[in-house]
Amino acid sequence: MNSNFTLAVHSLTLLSLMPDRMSSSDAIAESACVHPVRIRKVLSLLRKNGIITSKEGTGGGFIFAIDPGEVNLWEIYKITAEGSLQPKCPDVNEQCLVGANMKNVLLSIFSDAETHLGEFLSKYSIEDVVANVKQT
Amino acid sequence: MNSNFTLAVHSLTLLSLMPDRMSSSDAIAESACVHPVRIRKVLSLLRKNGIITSKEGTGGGFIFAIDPGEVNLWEIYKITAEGSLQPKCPDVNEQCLVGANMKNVLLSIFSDAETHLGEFLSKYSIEDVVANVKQT
DNA sequence: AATACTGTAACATTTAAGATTACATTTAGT
DNA sequence: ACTAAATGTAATCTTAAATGTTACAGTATT
Repeated sequence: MNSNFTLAVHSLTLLSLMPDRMSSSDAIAESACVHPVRIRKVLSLLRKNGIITSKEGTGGGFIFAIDPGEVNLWEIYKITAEGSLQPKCPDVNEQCLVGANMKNVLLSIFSDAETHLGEFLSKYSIEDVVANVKQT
Repeated sequence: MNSNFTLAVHSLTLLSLMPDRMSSSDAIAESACVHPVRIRKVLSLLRKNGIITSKEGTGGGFIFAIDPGEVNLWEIYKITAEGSLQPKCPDVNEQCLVGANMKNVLLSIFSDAETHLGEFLSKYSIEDVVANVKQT
């Protein structure tokens, strides 16, 4: 899985610790040690999905649009990393019985597996993550 | 996930269709459309884990060491792709409460998730995959 | 001895991820 | 109205990971 998921969770965790003011991509980027543009890209996805809002201009930034307890890790996974459980199936020799069908068989199995993963990740909200981070 | 898992399953499926003679890396590579050296590398892992045996020299190649009904997808996943569910956690600013603990929190959650994935993938043997491939 | 394989290391190439630059746009403050 | 501080996004560059290729030593079969 690429790091967009981690970046999204990291950013949301920071935002939930700053519930009453906007955080800039620069500030978030500094905590996550990545380029601010990447933060803006990832948070742009979250914004389009209604999880956060953003404001341009002086004093602008990002802030939660809903209760952090209402957002779970599965939603974030779907937005930032869907399909990354799926194994890569390179092109194969279609002449061959195995080649011709392997992709479909694995796709079907891992599609089910991702559904299970979803049930598991749905149990963790951003609030839970915040609690865990604080507790350590 | 990289394609080693898919290549391993592909190869084992071919081998289970050829239970009474050895298959060469060249033959498998042709079906999977990859370089024979890659097949040898992946199958080398399976050999070290006792799933197949190999023989060098004329007439050599690869063959199942055990019953294809005894090998499940989780074992193959562990050998070829373990940890690939884990989201990437780039280095972070340790000065920051969130940065310092995010990695551990996510690691713990996804470690559990991988256990669940294991239970799911354990239900599918290579024999099941072969049956599915044939059926299509 | 010749041929056909595996095993593995070294190197080259390609692809994907991520960083950086650039700039248009928006907003707030003076 | 002007300036400064922010997002939005496209384009490009760089780096890292995946994959392909070559090379060759070792082994078994004929």
